[in-house]
Amino acid sequence: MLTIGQLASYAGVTVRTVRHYHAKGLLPEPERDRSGYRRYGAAAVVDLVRIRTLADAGVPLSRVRELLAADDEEFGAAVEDIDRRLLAEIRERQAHRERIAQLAAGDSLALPPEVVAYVDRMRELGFGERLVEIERDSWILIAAQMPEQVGPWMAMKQAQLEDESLRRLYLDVGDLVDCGPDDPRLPALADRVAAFIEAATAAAEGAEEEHPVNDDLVALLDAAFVESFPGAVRMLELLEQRGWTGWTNIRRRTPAAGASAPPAGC
Amino acid sequence: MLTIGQLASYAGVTVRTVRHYHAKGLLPEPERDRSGYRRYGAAAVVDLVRIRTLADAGVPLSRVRELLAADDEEFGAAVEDIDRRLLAEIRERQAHRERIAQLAAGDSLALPPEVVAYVDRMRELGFGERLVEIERDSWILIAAQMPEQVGPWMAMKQAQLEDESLRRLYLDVGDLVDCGPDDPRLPALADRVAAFIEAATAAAEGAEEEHPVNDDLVALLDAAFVESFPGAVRMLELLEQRGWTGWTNIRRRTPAAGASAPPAGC
DNA sequence: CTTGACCTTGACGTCGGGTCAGGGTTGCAG
DNA sequence: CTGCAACCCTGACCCGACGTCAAGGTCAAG
Repeated sequence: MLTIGQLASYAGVTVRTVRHYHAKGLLPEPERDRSGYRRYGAAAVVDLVRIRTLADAGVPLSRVRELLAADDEEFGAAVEDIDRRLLAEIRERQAHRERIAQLAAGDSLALPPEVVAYVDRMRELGFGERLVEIERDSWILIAAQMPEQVGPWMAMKQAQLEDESLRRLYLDVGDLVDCGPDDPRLPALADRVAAFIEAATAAAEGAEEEHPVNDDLVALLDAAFVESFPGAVRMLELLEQRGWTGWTNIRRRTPAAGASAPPAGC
Repeated sequence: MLTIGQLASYAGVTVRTVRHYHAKGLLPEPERDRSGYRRYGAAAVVDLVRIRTLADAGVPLSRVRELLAADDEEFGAAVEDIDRRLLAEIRERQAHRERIAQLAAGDSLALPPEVVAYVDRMRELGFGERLVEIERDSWILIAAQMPEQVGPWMAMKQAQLEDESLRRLYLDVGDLVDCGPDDPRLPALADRVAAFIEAATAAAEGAEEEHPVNDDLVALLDAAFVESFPGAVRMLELLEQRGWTGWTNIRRRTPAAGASAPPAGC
């Protein structure tokens, strides 16, 4: 007669595993000797090896019992089922590998390549690191919410970056990072932003909404803007005085205005 | 300001997940409003998306924190590490798929093809189903303990099965399944077994031990023999009287005997 | 007799959350 | 004003397949 340790060693498992199978009802509890030790016969080794054979093939223990008792047809169906699960798990891991390889290649995390190129270009053009990070975070939010919109929207932003006068405006807006709510530069900056939006709106006259942006996302991006720039609230007030409301998706303050401007910045 | 539900929805996760990340220290606990609700800013959405990006790439949560804070070099090393783990898990699943496909094809479980052929041949030759199952279980034990020995040993057994007189002996030994300890057929059967072993031992004179079988395995197989056949104990006694001891690896009873016989049966 | 290796039961930890239970809060409609 | 639904809170248990103590009893050898 075998002790639990001998049984386990014959089957190449741990003692704990054998007891686990007892608790799960996979392996019947054997007789005990007078001191309470479990005593097994050779048949238990066969049972245990059979269980391990299935378990080693990736069969969940909860299904092992049915498989041990199954006829050929049931067995085949169960095997097919388990194979599907294994295949799904493999594919999941493969997708994980691809994603993590992309992460290792990109700037920070989870950004599509266009965005990486964009923030790199910002650095080249002398935008401050803090500003670049804020911009990047905004694009993380956008990519999480509307990944399919990132491409076209990004193309527009990249073009704007290459426009010299617009770039100077952006660089100055970037100084909002440093300036408090009462900074004397703010009113003039608001004037320039308003003038640009005015022109952009006129140019887009009659055109359809280019980027149908979710209102929730716009609100979130505006909130991010306010959180990141100490002067942002003041800037929004100044724009409000000049007839504009919002930031990410800036619009005329009058409710009658139907046309909307393209997003101004993030 | 966002509630936990809004935050979760922006990041595409459940509320429970956000709280889980708080508990794990991955995401800082935000301020509470006067009724105890958590209130988040837009930055929390960015943090959460970053965490999910890593988690979705298969990074264990326990490593997410270090990766979020890692520089490029550390990040690359960690990614490599995680990729290795993913690859190992994929290979594990692939091995599982192969094994389970083999199981679906074979007789019962986990037997190498030679053994499947052997037990099929036994059925063809008229061995009783009970006996065949006992034989198969014995081979499960052998294959679990010494898989590399199964091939050569099996070849010998298959040859024995095709020897007419030997086959008759086997068939009669198989009747042990039915006969009790006092069955009148037993002494004559013991004589025949002893005669065969005598001849086999003489033929193998001077030859080296063909199959170096683990003593523990022999004991286990003998135990399985005794458990399966009610007349087995008596048979062993009768063989003992005739100068032989054991069954699986039967040997002369005298301790001086150096030569050993090939395994007689299972 | 001691020592160390074995056995017993019981309970907690792993990983990433899902799913109650039991109660308080908010916001909107009637 | 009052429902009511939808949200929020904490705390707790659940899954799988065991690993890992803890605290104590048993066995074989020196």
